[in-house]
Amino acid sequence: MRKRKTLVDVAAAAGVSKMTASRALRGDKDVSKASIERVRAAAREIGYYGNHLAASLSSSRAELIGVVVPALANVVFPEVMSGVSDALRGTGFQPVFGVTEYDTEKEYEIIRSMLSWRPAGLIITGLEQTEATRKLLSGADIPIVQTMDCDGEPLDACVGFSHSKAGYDIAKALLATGRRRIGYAGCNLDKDTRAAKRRQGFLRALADSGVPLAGEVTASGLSSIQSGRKLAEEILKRYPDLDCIYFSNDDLAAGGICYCLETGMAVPEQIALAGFNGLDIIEGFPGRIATSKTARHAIGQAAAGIILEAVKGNGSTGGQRIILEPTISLGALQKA
Amino acid sequence: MRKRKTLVDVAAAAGVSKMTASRALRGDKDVSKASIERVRAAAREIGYYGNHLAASLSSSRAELIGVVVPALANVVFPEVMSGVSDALRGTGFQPVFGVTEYDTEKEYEIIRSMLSWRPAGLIITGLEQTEATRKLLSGADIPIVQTMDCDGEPLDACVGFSHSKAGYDIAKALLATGRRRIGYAGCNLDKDTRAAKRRQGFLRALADSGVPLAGEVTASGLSSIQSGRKLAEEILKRYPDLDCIYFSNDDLAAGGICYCLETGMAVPEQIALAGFNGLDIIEGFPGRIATSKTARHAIGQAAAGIILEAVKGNGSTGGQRIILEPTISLGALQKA
DNA sequence: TTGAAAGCGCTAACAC
DNA sequence: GTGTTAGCGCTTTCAA
Repeated sequence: MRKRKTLVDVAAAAGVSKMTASRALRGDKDVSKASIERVRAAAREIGYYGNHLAASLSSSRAELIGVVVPALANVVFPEVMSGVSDALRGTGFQPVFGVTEYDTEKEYEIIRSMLSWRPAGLIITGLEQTEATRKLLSGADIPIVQTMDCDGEPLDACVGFSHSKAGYDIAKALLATGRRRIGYAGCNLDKDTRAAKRRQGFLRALADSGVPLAGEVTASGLSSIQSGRKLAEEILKRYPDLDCIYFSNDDLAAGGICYCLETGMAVPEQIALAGFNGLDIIEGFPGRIATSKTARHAIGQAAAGIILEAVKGNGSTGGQRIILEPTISLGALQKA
Repeated sequence: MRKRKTLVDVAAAAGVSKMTASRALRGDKDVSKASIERVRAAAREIGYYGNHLAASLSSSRAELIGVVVPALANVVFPEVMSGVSDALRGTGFQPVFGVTEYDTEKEYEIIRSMLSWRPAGLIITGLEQTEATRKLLSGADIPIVQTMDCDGEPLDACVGFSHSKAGYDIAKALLATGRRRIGYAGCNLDKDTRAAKRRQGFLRALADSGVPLAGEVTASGLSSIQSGRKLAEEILKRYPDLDCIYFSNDDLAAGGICYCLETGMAVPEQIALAGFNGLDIIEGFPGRIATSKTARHAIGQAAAGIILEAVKGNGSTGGQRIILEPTISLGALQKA
């Protein structure tokens, strides 16, 4: 096909200089109305759509924002991305994404690769990065927002909540309903540091209350409804007297309730189930599963907002920390 | 912070010219082993990580691949993205994403904005774009893959399957189990053209078999488990004699089964439910919901593969069409 | 095998 | 208000 249109083509078509065309297209002030109109018209006519590469190189700032998540299979992260995408809409910034698969080495490579696009900012998941990654990030000199977690020292800004506290709080809430034979079922705890933090908080609350953990099963690999079923089956076979199970998240809890209902157990009367996140799937079983509702979309929006603000301001996030605490939903558990 | 490292810094540190450094870093042949090692070492030492912006501008091809999806709230699309991300891992290409919210005007703007990053290729969802968008795309002169659908004329390459056929086939399968009082419940049919195509195929199969549609309810807005509950409630109140409901997707079907189980209906003995996609959530109710399992991850992988192939080859996808047909899973329905 | 020169398409900074 | 001059940091081309 014919050569791609450049600013020079627009300028020629509009009968002005390249520079005036550039200014008119970007909405710079100090351009006459007449020029603006002619340039815009010319651009539209010849089907010009700019070259961010050249613009970014020239102005040494790209309107690209990197978003790094551990996985896309867990709906939580697409929801964060969705929040980012919403906040970025209409700003001219474009999100670039990378998936680490909960692997810190991959995370390093992805971040490194993203940085070479000279993004305006980076949104990454969690507070735990390798030393090399932290060095890379702090040398990048762009706003960084760590999301989902605030149990630790952020590199720059962060938006999230304390998973440790979330685990602690739900344990206390479950204890307050009278449950005493409480088990724990979790997945991917070696890699998912946030799930591990919730577990820690959960166990601490039990200990604080003098209630021993009545049983525990864990598995490796990503959480899913199927793994939840399996873990529920396993824990209930090994510890049949449980009156409550805390799952590391809602996917597992959903699998758990399916198993329990199928085997004729009354949920939550006979066995209380609790998960984490407040996913849509929980609404399929209204009131039956306790959970901590997290604000994933809002976290994504807030993270993008911080970057936007920094970019438009002095380039610094000011080390902002936004805490969006989950809200506990006990549903029918509290009456039982 | 100190000025960012450039190729000149690396060259200086390695005692070679900028050009040799560039070649060494990119693994060009015709560079001496000695130079390669010195340059690599120098780069590592000073913490150099390149500038894709400059490289892309200079070589007029960016290692960026645009991925445009209608929504992130529907797990199907993150799964496609996940497939893309997997296929791109280690190739140096980075995915950029955009969300259209099923809005063709937004789609146009997003694609336009993406094109100005001069991506190596574009992966977009579906076959229905506005005339303006199609013009934009065909003028872009890069490989384009349309995903998820193949009912229509692709712009370039496409990876997907016929939704119309998928709807037709599941209807035939349900009819074969003996169901005759079949209802349809759907969401977002005005915007989700693929769901609408499935419905069309479904209705056509019923008509072909001389079985009238026994009832229909629809709603606007994105599908979710909650909307599935509501639709199930509505359709069963209006048409209590149904022996089967086909939902526009699995999210709705999952909401439907929750409603049915809660109200004490036997699934699938009393009422058969069918969805679409084969989501993980269906596994929570093993065998109880019929569905067509779609290969989202594989579709994403294949789409990215086509682009990669085209970029490494002559720049053309050759108008490839990859059909990944869904497989029907009837579970316990077939025995009922 | 290496290097020097010439851009890629745009914008910042300064004239006019 | 508009144009001119220099780059941004790399790669392509061509010469050595």
